[in-house]
Amino acid sequence: MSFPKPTDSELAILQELWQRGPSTVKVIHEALSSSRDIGYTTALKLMQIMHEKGLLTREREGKTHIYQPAVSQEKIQKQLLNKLVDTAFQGSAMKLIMQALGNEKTSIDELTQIKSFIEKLEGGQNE
Amino acid sequence: MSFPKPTDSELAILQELWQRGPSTVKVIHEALSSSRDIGYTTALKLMQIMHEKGLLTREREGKTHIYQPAVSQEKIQKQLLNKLVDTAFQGSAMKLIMQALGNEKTSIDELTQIKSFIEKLEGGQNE
DNA sequence: AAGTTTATACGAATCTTTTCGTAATTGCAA
DNA sequence: TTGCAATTACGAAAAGATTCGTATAAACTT
Repeated sequence: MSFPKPTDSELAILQELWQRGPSTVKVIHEALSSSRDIGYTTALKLMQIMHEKGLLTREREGKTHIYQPAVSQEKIQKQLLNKLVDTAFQGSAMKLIMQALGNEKTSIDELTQIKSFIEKLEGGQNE
Repeated sequence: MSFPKPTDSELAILQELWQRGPSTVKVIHEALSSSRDIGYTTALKLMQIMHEKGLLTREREGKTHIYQPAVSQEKIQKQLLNKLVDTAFQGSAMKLIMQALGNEKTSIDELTQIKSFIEKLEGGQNE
C-alpha cells in the first residue's frame, strides 16, 4: 500500500484539503492564489492528476466536483520523513531529530513536551 | 548565500562525496552503480551540472577531475529539514520531531541521548 | 429553448531533471 | 609520433512536472 510520493504542488494542495476539509477546485485555487500565481485550469489539472493517481477522491455535486484527500496527513508526513531520513541523514532518525532541535525554533515549552513524550516511549517497548 | 536545493540524484552524489571525501567521477559512478542502474556519462553529466550550479568544486589532476562538495552536509540537511517542516508540518518543528520519534526506529539508547540533549538546550537560552 | 455563466476535459507547450550516445581531448605506451 | 585507453564535453532525447488555451458540458436565467 504505497502511494506515489506527492510532488511539491501536490503537497500544497493536500495541505489545503487537510486543513479545510472537502473542497471544490475553486476554493483550492483561491487558497493557492494567495500565496502564489497560479491559473485556475492549472489547479484543476493538478487535482485531476492527483485523482488519477489515487491521491484524491472526488464526488460530483451538481456541476462541480468535491475533492478530498485519499491519504491521511500522517501517512504522507511519515513517508516524506522516512525519505528524508534515508536520503539525507544516513537512515538515522536521531540525527534528524538532533538537527531539528538544534535549529532553535523550539520553545522551552515544546522541549518539555518532547521530553515527556520520550519518557513515555522509554516506558514502552522500544528495544 | 542560498544554494540551489539539490535534486534527489544530486543529493545521492553529495552523500557519497561527504562520506568518501574528494573523488573522481569514476569512483562516484561505481558507488552509485551498486544501488542503482546508472550509466557512466549520466553520473559525469550530473556532476558537471552540480559544478556549474556551485554545489561541487573540482580540480584537475592529470586527465581527470577530482570533485568535492562545495557545501556542508549540515547546511543541506538544515535546508531540506526546514523545507519539510514548512511544507509538510505547518512550520512546526515539534510536530516533525514527534512524528520522527513515533516512527519507532529510535533505540532506548538514542532516546536517552536526545533527552540529555534537550536538557542541555533547556539549560541554555531558548526562550 | 436560447443565451449566459461556471465548471470540467483535453491537449499541447514549457520547464526541469535524468539519461545516454557520440565526439573531442588527454595522457600514456609502443 | 602514432595509436590506444580513459576521461571529459557536448548535445539532444526521454521522462516527469507544471502551465495554460481552447473546447465541451452542465446548470441556471430569461
